Amino acid sequence: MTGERPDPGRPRIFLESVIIVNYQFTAIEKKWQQRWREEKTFSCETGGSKPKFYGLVEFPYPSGAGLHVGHARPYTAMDVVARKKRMDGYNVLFPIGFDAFGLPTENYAIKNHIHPAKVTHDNIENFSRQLHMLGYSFDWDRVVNTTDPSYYKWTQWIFLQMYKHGLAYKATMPVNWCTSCKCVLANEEVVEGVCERCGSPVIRKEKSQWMLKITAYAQRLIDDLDELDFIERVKIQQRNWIGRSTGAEVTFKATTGDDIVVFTTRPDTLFGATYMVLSPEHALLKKWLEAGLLKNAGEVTAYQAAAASKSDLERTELNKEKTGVCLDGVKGVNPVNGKEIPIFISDYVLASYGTGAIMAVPAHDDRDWEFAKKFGCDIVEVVSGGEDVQKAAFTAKDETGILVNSEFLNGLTVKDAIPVITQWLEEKGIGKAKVNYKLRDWVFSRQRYWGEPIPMVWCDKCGWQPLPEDQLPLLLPEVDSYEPTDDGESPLSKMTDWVNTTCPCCGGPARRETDTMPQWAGSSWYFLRYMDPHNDKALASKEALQYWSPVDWYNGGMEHTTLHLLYSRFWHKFLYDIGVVPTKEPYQKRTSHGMILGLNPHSFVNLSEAEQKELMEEHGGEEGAKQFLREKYGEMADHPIVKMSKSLGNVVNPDDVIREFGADTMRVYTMFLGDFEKAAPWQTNAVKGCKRFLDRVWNLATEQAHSGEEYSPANEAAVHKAIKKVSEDIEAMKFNTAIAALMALVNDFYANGASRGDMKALLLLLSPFAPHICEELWEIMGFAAETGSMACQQGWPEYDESKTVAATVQMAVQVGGKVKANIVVPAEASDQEIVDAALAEPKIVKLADGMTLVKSVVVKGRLVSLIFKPKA
RNA sequence: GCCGGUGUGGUGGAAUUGGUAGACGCAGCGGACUCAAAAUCCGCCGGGGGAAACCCUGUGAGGGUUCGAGUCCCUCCACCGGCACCA
Repeated sequence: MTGERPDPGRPRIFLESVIIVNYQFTAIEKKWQQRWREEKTFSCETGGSKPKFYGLVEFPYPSGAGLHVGHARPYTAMDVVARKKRMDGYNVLFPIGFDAFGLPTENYAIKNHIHPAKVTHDNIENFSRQLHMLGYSFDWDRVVNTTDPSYYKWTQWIFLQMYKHGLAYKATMPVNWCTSCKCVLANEEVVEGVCERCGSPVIRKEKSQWMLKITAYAQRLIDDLDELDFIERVKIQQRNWIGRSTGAEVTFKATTGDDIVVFTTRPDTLFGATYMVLSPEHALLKKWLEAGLLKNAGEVTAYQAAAASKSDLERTELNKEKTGVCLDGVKGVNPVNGKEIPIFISDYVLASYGTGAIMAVPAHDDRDWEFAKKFGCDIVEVVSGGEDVQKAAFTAKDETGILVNSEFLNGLTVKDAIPVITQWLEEKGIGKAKVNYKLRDWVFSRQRYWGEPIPMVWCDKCGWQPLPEDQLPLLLPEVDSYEPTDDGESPLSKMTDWVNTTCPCCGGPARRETDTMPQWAGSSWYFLRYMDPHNDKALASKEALQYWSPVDWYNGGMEHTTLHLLYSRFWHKFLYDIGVVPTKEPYQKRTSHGMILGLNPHSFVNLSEAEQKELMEEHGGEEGAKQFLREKYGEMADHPIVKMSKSLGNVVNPDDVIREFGADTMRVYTMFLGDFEKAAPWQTNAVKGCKRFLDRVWNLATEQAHSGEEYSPANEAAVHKAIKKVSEDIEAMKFNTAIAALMALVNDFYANGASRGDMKALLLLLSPFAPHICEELWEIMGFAAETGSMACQQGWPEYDESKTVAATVQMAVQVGGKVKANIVVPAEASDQEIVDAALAEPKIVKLADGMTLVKSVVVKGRLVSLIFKPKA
């Protein structure tokens, strides 16, 4: 093999007398990408005798910035999995598409006066180019695009089914309003009081909105998690977000005769309820104010107004100091003891949770305690076992607390008292057991242009009417301006030709809904469309849904746990209920990748040695240099690893990496840079280590002679071990150690020489990670001609457990738990033989002088531990 | 405050789940090749002691269990992520 090579397209470069041997990755990668594309190597059919595997990655939002390394990590990982599954003999569906509706495109369109559809089209082109350049084995015949009318027809269809089943409804309520996007946001889209997307303040605004009743599925969304193979932190985060709590609803009477229903998780503390609190928005306040029952009406209305004007941010920021007003003229009555107690209004009670009213038990709730101290309310202990309740609330719910001052509950533990009091309340007809969730219904309309039109029509006579299904898709009309309006209406509202229509019910004049759907709509069911993307009769055929469901493995970002992942589980459950899809859950397995971070160029440790030296000289040592950087760049300078950002100039563009090192190197490095599940920094400096590795593979294959179709004796154990390691690591997403094992194998081959059989195994194991170079070498070494197919079409190599161990093994000998010597013994040696060999080792003989062996522990293949004691 | 996670060389990270800590890379140092550089190849590379064989020490801190602890238990510290007045 030395010297001659079959393909003249890969010349050696002669530079004076030195030979530079490098594989020409640009040409090779292009060649194979083209071939995979032309031969449709990775297209799959629905059905067949092979077992199916559906691997899914989150489809990208085609932004103008193009693909970034943050996409490459999960995509490469799932591509490795998909390629291996094919070699394992599965019929693999590994699709890609574009989640293309959304604000950034719309904003870009507004700024540059280009139609969002054009912007979307161009961005998708660019993304597709980049995805091809990385050699991903997507089925390009199944690409979906959420902005395509043939796609969003079905998004609208699902909405109509929800409407028909009472899960979509219009309601006027205070909603989150982003002051910059001029658009409402779902609760999930508000982060720390600001807009998740643009960071602008979010205020409350009364608006009529389409809502989806996700709360109807709250319990099932919790319960069904148990059967799924999701990583634990995803399950925990979803459970916390849904926020189930059990307790009781209790009806208190007001002195006006009105009922005030409160929700409590601690009905056992009812005897300690010494006051009540209503949220400032509570409906009874309006009634009492209008009836003139409140002597301090001015104070009450002023407080209500102040609470209403607060943004979410202010409300959370001000939560340290509690505020409130005591109602003058109306009191509540504690139903268990008939005592009259004061009623306050305070914004620490939320209108949107429970009943918007609470009974306050300051002795056993921190918030109530704090409020009671400030407003001088009574604090009555009803659970003993804590410290003095005048000094702090005692909130333990376990067995440490015993009920006191509570008549028939006295002497019970908290746990035992809850069912007793709940039953008592039910018998008296003043309360009942109740479950509450933090989850709210999903605010589903957006006052923007670039989204799916909501297929609803308003008729003054007939009310809201769904568009007949045969009129779908309801196309997004062309408009002159995509600018959102300041009055909070969608740009579509100005399109009178489009807005004015006839009522599907009575035929009279009617108006279309002008709000559009949120970005999360299209992504809530896209994985179903991949199963049958060109179907115009249904969102997908029954056969396709039956065959491919559920997604076997879905990898995506943690940031979608309480957004897309929860929404799509909800939609899927609904579709299951109406008989459209065959499974209760969309995804069997969910994993999550860590973020790719960047190095902070302003951090001392990331500077070159020369720069460090210079700074240390200028500023008097390391501490001085660090102090200087801190003053110049702020606290950030202390963090060597940070998020990639344009302002720091540490953003890595995949195009650049591919140009300089090739797609295979990019893929290998992306998988090698750290634990897949954890955040890890991109270190441009370290990329060349992976390039070197691939160069070594290339040189090994092309510069050395290989004979023998079997594994060579010197490498056999190493090859079997590597097959085992790489196979297991891919399944467990431990890609970094899989690559480390392949590097070690190549090092072995360099040391021992490699047979053709050895090389064949190496190329197959490496091919999911570095598919282009492996295909090329597969061809060069003649394997393609022998098998008549590509490396990616071969069976995955198998290993023999018994051959993963060498004939002899080295074992450590410990005395008193410390390693004192090493012995080499046959792999199948018995425990006794191992102990004998250890005792025969000269160093151990020396240590054992004058001692008796009292105990020995043998760990096969690892070590033998000996415990001696002095001879008596 | 609550929930989850992490802490290992100069650096990214390994460690068969209780079994020889630092695999595999990057950086660095030394050598070979070269007029030279790059590339490549070989070697060294936690700290301390020793001429060496070796010895001591070492996984955020402190205790414990064990023949044996990065891994398990208790206490504490630091950082990251999520939720946050949810009654």
